Amino acid sequence: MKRATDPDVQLLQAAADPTRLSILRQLSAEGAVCACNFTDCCGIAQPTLSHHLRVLRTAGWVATERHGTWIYYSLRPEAVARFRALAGEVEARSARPASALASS
Amino acid sequence: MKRATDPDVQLLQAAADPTRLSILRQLSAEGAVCACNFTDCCGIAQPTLSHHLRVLRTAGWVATERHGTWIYYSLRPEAVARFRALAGEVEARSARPASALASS
DNA sequence: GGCATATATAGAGACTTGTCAATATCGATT
DNA sequence: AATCGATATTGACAAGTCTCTATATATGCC
Repeated sequence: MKRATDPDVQLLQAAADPTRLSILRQLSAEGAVCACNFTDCCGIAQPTLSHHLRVLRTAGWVATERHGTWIYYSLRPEAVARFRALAGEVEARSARPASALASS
Repeated sequence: MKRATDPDVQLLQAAADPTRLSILRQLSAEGAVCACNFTDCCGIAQPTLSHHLRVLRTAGWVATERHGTWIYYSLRPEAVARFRALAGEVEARSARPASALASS
């Protein structure tokens, strides 16, 4: 898949993986989560988890805060808002029924 | 990237490409679009466009309607609603400030 | 500094994906 | 049936992505 420059696409690409969506959902549910506590997506090796977290960081989905050896991840509100706006954008203008076809 | 079974992930994966997001945006703006009229994403070969359209079909984003030799594509409302719900889900539960950290 | 724990990075392998040229299929017209 | 235009499919290629083992880096404690 091509690396995108559009921030919207970057957000989507980062979320478009089962493991990473699971991470996002856990963050949404719990607020801030220590890297050691990502359990919903477990069954993967630590480096794999670390890699996924990096993808999310790079795309701007998450912010990190280190407490000693522990690193806490949380959702960046700007990213969430952007994602929300994107979905709204696709929805808002697609309110037209597909039967608008008939007039063409 | 791993092939996902979760419908949410499938929607995201299909949208997570610059060309395909452009297509979705055009469909959102115009309702139903003939395959021959996808212009926002042009600069790509016809087979590439066709491939992208297939990805969107397979993921459930679009419905098709043939009129003679022409095929019209439109957004499936169910997909749009699902996408919207997904964004709402991530947002709704992430309303907590990251400063909730302090209590841990 | 040595040691332990947490987590990131490097490298390799298997698999997936975007791209295009060539070709096949579909529907309409003659 | 032949021909044409629209569009899907096939096949090959290059690049990207997920996964894991091994290792490096960061922090804290003694």
